Amino acid sequence: MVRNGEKQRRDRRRRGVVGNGGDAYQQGREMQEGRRWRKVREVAEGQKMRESSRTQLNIMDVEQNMSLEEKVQTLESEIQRLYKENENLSFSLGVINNNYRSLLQACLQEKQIQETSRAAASTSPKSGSSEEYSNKRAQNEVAKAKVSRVLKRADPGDLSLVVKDGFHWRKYGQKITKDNPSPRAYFKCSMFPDCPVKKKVQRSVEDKSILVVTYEGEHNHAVPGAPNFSIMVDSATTNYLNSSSSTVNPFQPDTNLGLAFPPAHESSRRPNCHDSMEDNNNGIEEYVASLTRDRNFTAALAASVARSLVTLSHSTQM
DNA sequence: CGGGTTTGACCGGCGC
DNA sequence: GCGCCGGTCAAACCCG
Repeated sequence: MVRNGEKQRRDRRRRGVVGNGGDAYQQGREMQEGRRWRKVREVAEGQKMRESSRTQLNIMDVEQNMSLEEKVQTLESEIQRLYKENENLSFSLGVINNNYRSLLQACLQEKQIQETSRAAASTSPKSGSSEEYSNKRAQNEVAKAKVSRVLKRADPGDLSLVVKDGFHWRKYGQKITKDNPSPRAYFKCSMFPDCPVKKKVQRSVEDKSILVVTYEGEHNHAVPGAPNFSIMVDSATTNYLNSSSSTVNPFQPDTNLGLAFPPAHESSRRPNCHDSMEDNNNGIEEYVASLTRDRNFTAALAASVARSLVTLSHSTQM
C-alpha cells in the first residue's frame, strides 16, 4: 500500500511528541512488598531461634557421651546426610512446583475459555459467528494473561534500554510514545528462531532511573545457563532472581510457598535493586538449606503439598 | 561477514 | 472517512 505525502509528513511530524502520564503502580508494589518482607523476616527469625536452641542441646548430649573423634565423624556424616536431604528436597520441590503450575495454568485457561464462550452465547445468541467471536475473545484474554511487567533499576546516566535478563534479544524498533518523553524500545527473543516472546522497555515517567520492562508471551525454550532447579521455579521467583526489584503478574499462580526470600542474616534490611544476582542466589540457597534442616518445615511442606493436591483434585472434579 | 542496532516508512486499530 | 497512535518492517549502518 502506498501512502500519500501528507500522511508521511504527519508521521515525521509526530516523532518526538511529548506528553504527561502517571504511574501509581510503583508505590503500590512497594507497600505490598514491605508487608511481605516483614512477615518473612518474622518467620525466619523465629526459625533461627528454634534451630539455635536445638543445636545447643545436641552439643551437650554429644559432649557427655562421645569422644572427640567420634563427635567429628558423627557430625560429618550428619552434614552429608543433610546435604543429600537438602538436594532431594530442592529437587522434589521444583518438580512439584512445575507440575502444579502447569496443571493450574491448564485449568485456568480452560475455565476462561468456557466462561467467555458462555458469556458471548448469552449476550449475542442470534449472531451467526458468535462461536468464532467468543473463541477469538478467549484467545485474546489468554494472550493478555501472559503479559507481565517488571521494574528494573538502571543507571540514570546510562541512556541505553538494554536489560540483562539471561535471554538474547534483538531490537526491532524504537518509538516515542504520547504518555512518556522517554523512547520505548521493542525487542524480540533471538535465542530461538520461533520463540514468540517480545518485550518492551521504557523508562518510568516518574523515575528515570527505573526501567519498565513489559514481557509478552512465553519462551518455548529453557533459560540459558541456568541450573535445572532454577528452570523449574515459577516465573515470579525467576523475576525476583533476575531483577531483585518489583515485579507483577496477576495471572501467575503463587506456588512458591513463600520461600523465595532472603536468609535471616540479611533480613534486617530489604534487598534493594543494586543487589547482585549472585547475592540473591547464594542467599536463597542458604535459606532453602536452613529450611530443609528444620523437620517442622519438612512436615509443614508435606502438609501444604497434600492440601494443594486435595484442592486441585476438588477443582478439577467440578 | 554475520549478527545486532538505528531509524524512516508503513500498517492497522480505534475514536470521533 | 479522517486523524491519531502504537506496533512492526526493512534498508542502511555498525561492530567484532
